[in-house]
Amino acid sequence: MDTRERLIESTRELLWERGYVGTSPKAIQARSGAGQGSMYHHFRGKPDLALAAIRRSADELRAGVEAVFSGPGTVVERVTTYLRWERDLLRGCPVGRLTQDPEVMADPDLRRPVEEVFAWLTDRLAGLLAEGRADGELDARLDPLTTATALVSVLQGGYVLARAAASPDVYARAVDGALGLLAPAAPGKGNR
Amino acid sequence: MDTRERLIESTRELLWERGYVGTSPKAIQARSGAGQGSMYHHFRGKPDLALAAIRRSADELRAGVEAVFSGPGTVVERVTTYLRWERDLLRGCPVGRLTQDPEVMADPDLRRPVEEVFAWLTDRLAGLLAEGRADGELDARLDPLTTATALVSVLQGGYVLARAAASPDVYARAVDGALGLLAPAAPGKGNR
DNA sequence: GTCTATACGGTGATAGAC
DNA sequence: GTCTATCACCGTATAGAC
Repeated sequence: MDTRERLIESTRELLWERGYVGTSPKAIQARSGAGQGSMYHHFRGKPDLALAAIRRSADELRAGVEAVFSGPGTVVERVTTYLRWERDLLRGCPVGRLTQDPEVMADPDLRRPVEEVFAWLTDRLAGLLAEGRADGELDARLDPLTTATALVSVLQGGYVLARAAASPDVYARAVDGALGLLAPAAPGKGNR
Repeated sequence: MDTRERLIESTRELLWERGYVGTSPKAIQARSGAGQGSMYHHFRGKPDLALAAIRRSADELRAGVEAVFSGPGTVVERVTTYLRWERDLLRGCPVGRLTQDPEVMADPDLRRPVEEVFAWLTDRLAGLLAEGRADGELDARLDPLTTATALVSVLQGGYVLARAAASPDVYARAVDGALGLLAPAAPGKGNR
């Protein structure tokens, strides 16, 4: 991995752990093993480097979700896989985390990838739910868009509660509760 | 409002807007109108002042929720009021926000009020849902604890999505989706 | 209680040598 | 491409006068 790459990956980790406001160029240099001069050679400054890191995290999130949503299984199965698939629960969501950062939200360039990926995700999930509804798999009374928004929120909020409790179990409970609401009648569908 | 009080209130606002990592003593002094010496007279330092601010925010959250949950109305009505009651959507939750702050989570003293209030909230809501289930108002298959965890998550995650989209409507959609899942058959219950 | 002075390390860069 | 030097300001205090 070359220096530029190490800088981006180190920045991604630090943004995840500490946010933009809590991440200094010095910390990035220390973690990546790059010197001061190297960092400013490859990037114009902290915002420029953060933009590269944020874009990559957003792209990765999108690709991971798309792989699950376009995979095999019924709609409920795919949604279940998506909700249960998240790892690193106590570290939170690398993209959702950025919404709490005042400087990311204040900078249109840094903000855009965050905004776009959540808009895409909600829409993509709504499409999946609409499919399930058309198939008769889901209750016809469910509105795809609002239900999708609620499910993505459960995921993001589950991270918050898991961190508050310092326990991944809380995330699992949030997801179980959501799946119980989504498919109350589903017997033995892995709905623990 | 005396100086000590203004220091606490200013710190609460700044923790809300910028988190602990993003809030400097200097910014607190500027917002509160207190001088350097004043701040260190009333508090031992930034962590001490932050602790007072966090405790107060947690207490306020608890009191507000309790007022709604112990108020009049059916269980679904009270849950609906709670979920729709949140204001300042784009500012996020003053307590939930702190779960994203590495230094708050790393300090047991600062962390405790956050942990406790979410544990209390989830439990309190689970009790309310159990009541609704016993009354026959809610589906008997709903598990109170996991459902309560999911609902609190929708709220916290709704803030995240609303901030990502810079639009309170997204929060409203998340809540509508959750309420649609909770009481799918409820006709004309304000379930827009 | 509040003020000013002082301190030491960190932040976010720029300049120029190698 | 990477290194070291330098910089002006900020972060988080402590000390002591008023």
